[in-house]
Amino acid sequence: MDQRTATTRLLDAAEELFYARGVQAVGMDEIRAASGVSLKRLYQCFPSKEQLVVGYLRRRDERWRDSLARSVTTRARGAEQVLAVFDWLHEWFSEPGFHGCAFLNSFGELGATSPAVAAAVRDHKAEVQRYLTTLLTDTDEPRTDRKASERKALAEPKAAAEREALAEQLNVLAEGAITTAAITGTPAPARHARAAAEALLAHR
Amino acid sequence: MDQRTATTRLLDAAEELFYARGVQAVGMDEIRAASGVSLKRLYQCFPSKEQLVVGYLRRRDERWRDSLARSVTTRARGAEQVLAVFDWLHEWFSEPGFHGCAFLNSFGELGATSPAVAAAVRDHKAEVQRYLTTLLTDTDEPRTDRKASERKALAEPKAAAEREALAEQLNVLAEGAITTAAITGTPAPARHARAAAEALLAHR
DNA sequence: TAACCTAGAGAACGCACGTTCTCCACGCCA
DNA sequence: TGGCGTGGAGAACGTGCGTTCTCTAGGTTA
Repeated sequence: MDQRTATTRLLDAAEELFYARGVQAVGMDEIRAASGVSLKRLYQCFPSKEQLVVGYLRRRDERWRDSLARSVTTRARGAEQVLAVFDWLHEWFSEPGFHGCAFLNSFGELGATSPAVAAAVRDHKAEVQRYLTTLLTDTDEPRTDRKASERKALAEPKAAAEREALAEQLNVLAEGAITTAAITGTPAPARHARAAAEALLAHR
Repeated sequence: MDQRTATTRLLDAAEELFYARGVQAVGMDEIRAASGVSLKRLYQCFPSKEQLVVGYLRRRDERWRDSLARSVTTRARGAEQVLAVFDWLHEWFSEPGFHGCAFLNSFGELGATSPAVAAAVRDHKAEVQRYLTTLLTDTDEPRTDRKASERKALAEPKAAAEREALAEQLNVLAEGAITTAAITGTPAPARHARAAAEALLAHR
């Protein structure tokens, strides 16, 4: 088996096991068994468990945000897109294997001891925040491309600051919905967060 | 040293160490050293590490909610009380030793493997939710005692349901503020959540 | 005073797990 | 065909840690 497919299989196994049961509860030997990759190759691809965890988080970040963005753009236009984020969250919470935010879980497990993991989590959350800001910008300028939006934002610093503030509030709502759903085990927090977002958008 | 003071010292040491560095990163021997309690006595008070963790969470729950309630009632009256929750959060986030929500951290570490820990976390979150609902009820009926409020709530099921929905939204905001503050390391999410809460209260 | 119970200190045990090492089989090149 | 390098399987190693055991000292009671 070559290095490329080994890496893919390892990340697949890592994602499935780490997300379902937690990082510390899964040993490297179990990753090996689930992936079908030899231990020697495993340590060639990822010289330590920490690096495997970081790899798992980085790839999950890409896929997670891809899935969100795809769902939002195909499902809604304009101001509705922000609300579509919470609809997507509700679907995610309703999936059988939902176990909360992989990044928060990993942060709770390793954030205090592993700076690399903490950085991966921070990066993910920053990207989500950026995405929400983008959605609001596109909402305000539905007919312009990204470049034009940024020019406009520069020209109107006050509006940009307000968008940024709103994006922060939406981010807090999304974050809270994820953790509350994880702990209570129900998808309802997505609905509550959506209702709150709706109110914030309506009355800003 | 008698059992009572031993238990207190153990919980003190456990809270300090577990909260600062995580449960898994702290060994029982370190708890023993920090508390000055012998290992034998430790296992008399808490027959397993899991039970020590649960004890730590239960006592922290009491203290945390006491501190919140005390701050809210001394600082504000009526509708302002809900916003005072977020002011208290901001102060908490600004403390030097802030490391996020002890319950979420423990849930991320042990929730998947320890039902007892998961239950303690769920109980804490449910209590907070209840507290927020209480605040909203007292807000609407500032001059009546609890019993009267409940009678009123029964008589007006629609209003009670709306209060409950609002409480859920506030809960999501608080939860999101805590996790975002923990990951970004800044107290700003408390301000964002407060602004959102203000908007929700104003336009309901 | 002598037997006995308790408590503390710390060694010891067992296990899990991250990481490395050893051995062997298989394919490639002279 | 015969050496040789690569890769896989799994044993082995070291360590950390939850838990238990042992030994000793001191206090209490008959």
